[in-house]
Amino acid sequence: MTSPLRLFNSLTRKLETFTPVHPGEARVYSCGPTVYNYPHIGNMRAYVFADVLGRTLSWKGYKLTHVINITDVGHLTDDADAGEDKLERAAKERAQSIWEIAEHYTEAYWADIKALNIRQPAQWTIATKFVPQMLEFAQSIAGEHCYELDSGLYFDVSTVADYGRLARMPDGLDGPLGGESRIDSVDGKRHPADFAIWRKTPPGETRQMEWDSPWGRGAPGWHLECSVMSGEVLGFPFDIHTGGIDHREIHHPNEIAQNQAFCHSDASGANIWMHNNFLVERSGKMSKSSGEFLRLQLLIDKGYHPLAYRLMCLQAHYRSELEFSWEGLGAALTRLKRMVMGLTKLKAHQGRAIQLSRDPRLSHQLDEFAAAIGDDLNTPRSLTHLELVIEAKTLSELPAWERLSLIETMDQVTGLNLLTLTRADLRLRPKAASVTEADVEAALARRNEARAAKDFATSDAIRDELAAHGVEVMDGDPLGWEWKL
RNA sequence: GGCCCGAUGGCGGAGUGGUUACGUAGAGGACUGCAAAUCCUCGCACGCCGGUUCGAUUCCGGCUCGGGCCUCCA
Repeated sequence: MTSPLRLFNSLTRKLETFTPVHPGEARVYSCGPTVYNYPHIGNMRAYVFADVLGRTLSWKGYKLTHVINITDVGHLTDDADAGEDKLERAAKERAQSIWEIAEHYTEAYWADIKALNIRQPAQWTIATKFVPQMLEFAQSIAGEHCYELDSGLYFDVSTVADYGRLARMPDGLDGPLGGESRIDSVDGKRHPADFAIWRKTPPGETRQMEWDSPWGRGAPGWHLECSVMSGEVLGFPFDIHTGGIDHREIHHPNEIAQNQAFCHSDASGANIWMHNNFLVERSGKMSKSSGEFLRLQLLIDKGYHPLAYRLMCLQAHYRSELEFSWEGLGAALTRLKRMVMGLTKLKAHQGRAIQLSRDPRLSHQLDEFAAAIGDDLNTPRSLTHLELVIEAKTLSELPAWERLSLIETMDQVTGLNLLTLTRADLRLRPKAASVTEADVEAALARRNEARAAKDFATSDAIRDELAAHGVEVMDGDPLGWEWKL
């Protein structure tokens, strides 16, 4: 664990050795969900990634302060920086208050976080609880960096150095964003890239979520939230800011511009900006608006353990796109199952921990594991070493407890819960299943009687019947049977 | 229109200037009344065309194809 931690910084597009702002500490801010709908599994990849980052920092011995925000102030639904916001619309459609909507989806998100064994951050920052701080922040930059229009207060991106450098906007304001954009612009904006700091409620309208401000009643612009919450809780500059790769182009450049204005500095506010790539599906981009969208509960309802999804994420590097398919998820579940079975065998021979010497072959696997993780969180590579410790024949003579303790150490990073997970835990009843576990056990008991009597016609008939209900009989397996997925 | 990224075996996915992970699927074997599960063993790939090089999947250029972003999005 002495190997260095190198992370890819989107700002420089290079690998950089992690050097904390405050010695011995790591302060991380992760852009969280907008809670106007259920998160889909693509969304959750970002938090699995942030979790692995956090676990790695803890593992390396840094005192971690991780913050994830909950955006419960709606974002906009249309092109311009005006119009209805998503939360308001969802509330209208479901005839509930906007606060109820936000609470419901926040709870759903937290349930997914828990199911994926994502550690609780030091703080969940709820956007609506930071409105006074947002107003303070906005006032402090308004004079020098903003201008007011009928629709709100806007940030003038030409007032800060190197606007858009995170996104690699080619020529700054003279580039496409400055000239030939497809996007309809709000009338009066000085530059197309200018963005709202405060959105005024249109005259004659009333919204469920609105606050008084020096620029009239309204709501904060969504870029403002993250600048305020990250700075407020972690202090500028903090170490790492994470988010989905889509944020690299607009949201984070805007956040950086605000941070620069607020700090009277050209620095971005965070030393390292990290972006995870998308989970993609062949049929197109995962969308919250197209049909039955893939959320974690759907995987669970189909009988896949949520940690199989976590393993699927870990099998790819966070900066690579990951292709989602049910086959791929099934492959991850099988892999997880075999790991757990291997560990069950080790536990059976665990014995007592006698001494703390570590065999060089095990140390080597740990070094390789740490090197992979230290190499910009290369989880796919790290998994191969974790697996070797579980099942390599060359290590079979080593004491089981020693191997188990090493797995425990490694799993602090991977977070697969390998030491407590059992084979039976991984057998989830699909929602569509037409029989219960008790039914299955009863049928198996009858079948075993028939087998004992060598009445194979009857025993095979029972097996066929179970197969028709999606149950696979496995005589040579301690678990006895499994749901077919 | 602009910017960016990718192309590895059936699928997923690492990595490397020369011996190319790993998972899963598949094949063979063990086990089994049979099957499944499990275990053992084994195939199978680096988009196309040039260039650099003793040697390129890996570096450079071009091409083709695919994707992302430019509007809310992880």
